[in-house]
Amino acid sequence: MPQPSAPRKTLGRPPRISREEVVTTARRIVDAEGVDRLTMRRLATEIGSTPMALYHHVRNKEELLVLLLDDYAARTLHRPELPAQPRERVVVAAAAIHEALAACPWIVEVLTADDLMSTSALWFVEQIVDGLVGCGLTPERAVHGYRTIWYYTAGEIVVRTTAARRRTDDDRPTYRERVFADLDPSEFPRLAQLAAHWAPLTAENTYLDGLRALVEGLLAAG
Amino acid sequence: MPQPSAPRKTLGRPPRISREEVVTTARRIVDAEGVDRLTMRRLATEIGSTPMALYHHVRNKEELLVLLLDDYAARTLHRPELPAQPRERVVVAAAAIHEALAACPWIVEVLTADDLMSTSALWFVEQIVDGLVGCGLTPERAVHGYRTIWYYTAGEIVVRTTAARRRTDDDRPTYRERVFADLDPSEFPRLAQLAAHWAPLTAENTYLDGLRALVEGLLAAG
DNA sequence: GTTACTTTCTTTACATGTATAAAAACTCGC
DNA sequence: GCGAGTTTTTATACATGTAAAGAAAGTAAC
Repeated sequence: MPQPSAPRKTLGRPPRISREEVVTTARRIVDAEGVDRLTMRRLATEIGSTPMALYHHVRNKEELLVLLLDDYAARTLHRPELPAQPRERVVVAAAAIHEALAACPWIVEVLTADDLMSTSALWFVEQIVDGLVGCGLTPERAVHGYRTIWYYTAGEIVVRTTAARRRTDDDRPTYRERVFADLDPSEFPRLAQLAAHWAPLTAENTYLDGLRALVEGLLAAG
Repeated sequence: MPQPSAPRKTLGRPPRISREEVVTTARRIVDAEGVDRLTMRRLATEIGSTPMALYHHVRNKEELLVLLLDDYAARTLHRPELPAQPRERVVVAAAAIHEALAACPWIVEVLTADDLMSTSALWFVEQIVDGLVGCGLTPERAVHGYRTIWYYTAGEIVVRTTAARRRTDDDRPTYRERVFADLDPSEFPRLAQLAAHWAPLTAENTYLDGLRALVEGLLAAG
């Protein structure tokens, strides 16, 4: 019995703000002015409270960002039609996650979280693991395969977006450019040969090709 | 002629500290007390200068960390004997980079740099690209292949080390644990089935397996 | 009511990276 | 030697995340 005798109000000082309000307001700020403008003070005044009050609803700023990512995923990560063939299901599910995350580059600092374990992403994880099992992998290998895909996906996004960020707030020659500039062709023939093409080549988006290769390799090994 | 007539001393106020001194001192601090203890103020006093003076030798703290990584790579990333077979050469070269970086987890914030373009890593990049070409890929596909490998490698390290870091400075139940706790087995049968094994499975180090799968897939595609 | 206890909120304070402006220390042309 | 120009160093200041302490606002037992 859910104790109807004791309506038992909550103890302690009643909260004036809620975790949800914190997240919602944070989202508004980020949507309107970008993640750089999201500071704890700004958020607090926007919400009509004090910075430290937020810390009763959110462990720290990083957790707030994780919650924002969750919120974002819940709103935009809709379950697509997946192919029946398990192998293609894996590819399409992974690509869907990648696409959603790539469109939302401010989460880079969060992306490095353990797995992508937002509740809304769970379905995709299930599809990937199940697809791998459907291709003949043992469940254990399927989990490993999922993680390998996740490493690749997270790495691609993190590397690409921080590279892009660096390029915007700084137009001095890249470290890479300097390295390529004084390259000894006799010691590094391939790199010297490719030097001129390196930048355009790395600018290409080859996530999907890499993903297909990775999945193919995972299945061949299993 | 290197103008011997004009010994041409450098203009302006002579520097009291050098970039090299900055990096060396920073390295000493990091080695002795960890990267968390490396602050610009601490570094300045250690060096007998002021915080802002450092900024004439280093663009900002991030660049300092990149330089530290370079320095680290130059000291520890020795060129191993590589197999003659190009495909194994790729695997061994990538694994060598991974091993060196994984042993030095504080560089995570730097790792997200564009490519791994430390001068000392160049040789490995050359080996990987050349190995892929040796397996029959076009130079363009080899570059893409290298980048795919790099995404996977960087992602693995970043995800793993930040997960580990999070675990040390916090022993509350993980987000993941909570997610797995209330998992609907009818909606997510695979994940529910694997829930108990998830943590040990993800704790396993499967970098090399994933790498081999990835290389195999890249070659099959090319 | 009064006291004890609990939770939330506020105040104050600190460490950190770094922007900005000014001072200091030098060379060069005269 | 002197002013102009250049580079490095210093002083000061600010924004940010968040720790620590305690005040505020409620419930429960008496």
